[in-house]
Amino acid sequence: MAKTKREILKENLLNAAESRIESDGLAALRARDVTKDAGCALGSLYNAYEDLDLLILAVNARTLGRLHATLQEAAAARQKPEDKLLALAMSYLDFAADNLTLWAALFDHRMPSNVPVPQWHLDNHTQLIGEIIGPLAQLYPDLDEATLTLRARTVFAATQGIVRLSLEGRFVALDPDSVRAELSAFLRQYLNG
Amino acid sequence: MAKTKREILKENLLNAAESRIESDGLAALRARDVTKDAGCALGSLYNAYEDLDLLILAVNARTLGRLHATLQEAAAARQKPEDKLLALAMSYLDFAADNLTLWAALFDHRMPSNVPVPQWHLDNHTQLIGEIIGPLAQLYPDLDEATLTLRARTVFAATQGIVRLSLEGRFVALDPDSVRAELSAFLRQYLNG
DNA sequence: CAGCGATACTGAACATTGTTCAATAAAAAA
DNA sequence: TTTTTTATTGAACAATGTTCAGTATCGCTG
Repeated sequence: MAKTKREILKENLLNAAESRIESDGLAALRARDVTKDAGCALGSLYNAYEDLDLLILAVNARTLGRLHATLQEAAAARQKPEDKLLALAMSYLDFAADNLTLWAALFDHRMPSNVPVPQWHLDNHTQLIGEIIGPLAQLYPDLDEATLTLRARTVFAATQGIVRLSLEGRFVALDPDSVRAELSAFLRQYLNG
Repeated sequence: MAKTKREILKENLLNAAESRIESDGLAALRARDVTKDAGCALGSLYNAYEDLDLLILAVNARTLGRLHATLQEAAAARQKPEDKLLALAMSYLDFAADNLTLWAALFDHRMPSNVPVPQWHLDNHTQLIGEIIGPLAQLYPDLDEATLTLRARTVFAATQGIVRLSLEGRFVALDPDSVRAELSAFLRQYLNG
């Protein structure tokens, strides 16, 4: 299973971009920096990937993959659906805190207008929401699948909002323990209602 | 109370920028477009405002002001704290839907790294959270002020997450009625817990 | 292995930005 | 009116994503 040179180039660029985003954030990513790090010419980026946006999406796909695996582990380690949901939220928070810039890139990145997000990237997100549907279905056996999907997205969105406002640190800085406590208490109260 | 020429110029630029963001979104805002619309030279923008970011912050401040007034009205029209909180969330959703691009600009805009957000802009956000603290304090009289502030931010963040994921329409498009129903049901269940 | 067509790579050049600043115009002061 | 101060202008600059004609490399065929 030898890799073609093109595949090696794509991987080098992907690693370089990931590394740059990790250390300096998405906003500081430059085509010239990435190609220099990857040891190729500026123009080669456009040989390997359609453009810089698609390279960023590739980084995001990798991040989403790691996140998904982390969440699956967390949920699998619990039995009761409430515990699964809480574990999902907590490990989501931990992942975001431990991978701050890469996680932020997932949501900060915008496609140029009128360019749609590729389907495979949408599917990545659907898989993530899927992790919530399982425990939610156990908790609310009467809900049909469409409602469950909607509900899972809502719960995810609320969690995401809490994690994001905290870690973004744009308006206020917040110590990690408080965030954990708030998120945990918030979800418990919701699941209790 | 005659306005100085400088004040008139600032207002023209502010109106032009607001209008551009409203119709095309923050990402499409260009210094050259704004100055052309405002009827001044490119360089004059940097006479009136420190740079483009500060002009955007001025637009955001205006949007936050309108949002704040809308929320105050909504809360004032209810008696019971639960009703106030629900009304706040619903009118927040409505405002976001009715002012999509201007509302999105509030959260999409980023200061260049290492440049702090001005204090007056932080205060604007604090005022917004303040609207939630009142009803929340009625609902949970035992909580001290620090906890209430934290709690208010958490509730705001959750609401914001739900509204944002829905209206962003990045991963899935969602009809407005479903969003309203989801947000309302979500908060009711939380307040019930 | 030689030759040749296809493919990949290169980096200089281009277009689009935000920002600056020397020159000019306008206003204020003398 | 003359002089000084202030405001405005838009050409020039630097940074950046993207393109593409030229060059090198690769892969196949005889």
